Amino acid sequence: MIKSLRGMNDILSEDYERFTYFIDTATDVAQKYGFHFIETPLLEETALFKRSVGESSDIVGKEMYQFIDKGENDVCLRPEGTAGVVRAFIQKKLDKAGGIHRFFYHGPMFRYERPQKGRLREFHQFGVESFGVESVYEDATMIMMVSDILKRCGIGYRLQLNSLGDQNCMPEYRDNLVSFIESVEDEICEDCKRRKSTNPIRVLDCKNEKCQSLYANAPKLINALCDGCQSDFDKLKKVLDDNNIAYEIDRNLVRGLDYYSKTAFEFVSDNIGSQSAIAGGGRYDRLVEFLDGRPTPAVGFAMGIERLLELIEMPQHSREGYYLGAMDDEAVDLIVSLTHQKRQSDKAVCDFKAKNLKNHLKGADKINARYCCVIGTNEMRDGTIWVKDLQNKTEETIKRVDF
RNA sequence: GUGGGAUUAGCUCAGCUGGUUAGAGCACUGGUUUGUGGUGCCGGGGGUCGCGGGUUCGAAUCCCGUAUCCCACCCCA
Repeated sequence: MIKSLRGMNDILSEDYERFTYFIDTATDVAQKYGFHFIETPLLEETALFKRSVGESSDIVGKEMYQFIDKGENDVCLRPEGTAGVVRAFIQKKLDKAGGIHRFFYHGPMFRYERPQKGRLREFHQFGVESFGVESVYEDATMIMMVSDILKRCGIGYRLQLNSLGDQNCMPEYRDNLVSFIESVEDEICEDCKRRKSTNPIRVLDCKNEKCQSLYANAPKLINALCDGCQSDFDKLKKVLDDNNIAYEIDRNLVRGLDYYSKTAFEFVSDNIGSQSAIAGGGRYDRLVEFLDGRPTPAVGFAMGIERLLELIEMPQHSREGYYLGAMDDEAVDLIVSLTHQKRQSDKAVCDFKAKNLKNHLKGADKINARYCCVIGTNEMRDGTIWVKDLQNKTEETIKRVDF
């Protein structure tokens, strides 16, 4: 038997219902916020991700499905959504057009990782990107949108918030931190030694106790933010407070993608295991410029759909549509025709085998139909059809021409 | 990528220290004194015990390899 590739799933039945319910709900919320749908290719030039997500990140460094295509192009399956949207934004010259452009998207992403619950090699994200708005109100709006989507789906969460600083304060802080790490390098764990060069801020949330005690005296980002970053961060907190969105400050929250600056946030769930991040995002004011566009402030987020699936509270669906069945073989043709006719306006399913009434009622109940409609010898003779409303438990025999 | 656990019917699992035709519940399907369901009763189909080797008279059971899933790390959505 040929099986799907490792870490790649089929989505069907109940999962598919949940999946589409989430997309529909999130789409509705995004549209209420004034965002427009954008679809970008699954396959992009590898350089796009190297330049945006960053070569030092794990995503680009070791998780990309990368290959040379028949035209000798170095391409890869997209590992995340932002880079493609930014590329499209620039390619369509919207950076030069100016103004505000707000997009949402959803689709598959690919990362060559070791699979685990909530971590697939092909997974799906719903994401949003906003271009041209510098105001921190837009950052707050992103968070409100995630909050609204999760609320509509009945999903509880914790929101973690941080500011990563901008090009005025982050490089200096980073340098200070690296020199601090070098001063204690002999005593820290192997992971931290590696992090020093890949993502130095990560050392601060190392789980090793010895490392933690050494880092007690490390420079703190909270003290290093420049005035602009600090006041934006304070403003963001106030807006969230005003709108009753609870958050916790996590000074160690670092996004693994290189393009983020200033606001960084992550929504986590305590109910889905160790892969607990259900949404993450932040501001990336420099990315458009990095990809050869005119400097444009931007902010966005992405949600991991598979991780949300089991958390979604689905609305109860009530009985719907018609079930038709015959009690005599002679009535089957009639049932098929009536079903075809009924389908022009309603959901209708029929059974091709003649059965007794009890079995038809069972069949109608099994597919959660609202009406069970049966033709037996009496109805055949009289030109009628027996119809029972399975919800109200009422029944009547009506003329077939009125059915 | 590192370490650990699991893998038996469509699903959830039982099967003790190797011993005759591998079980249960649910699901599916047929019937139910021949017109009333979701909640009765009786029956039926369905498993080369993940795959490949090995040990043994004999392996679902022990050993090795391999694949996949799960857990932790890592990372992230």
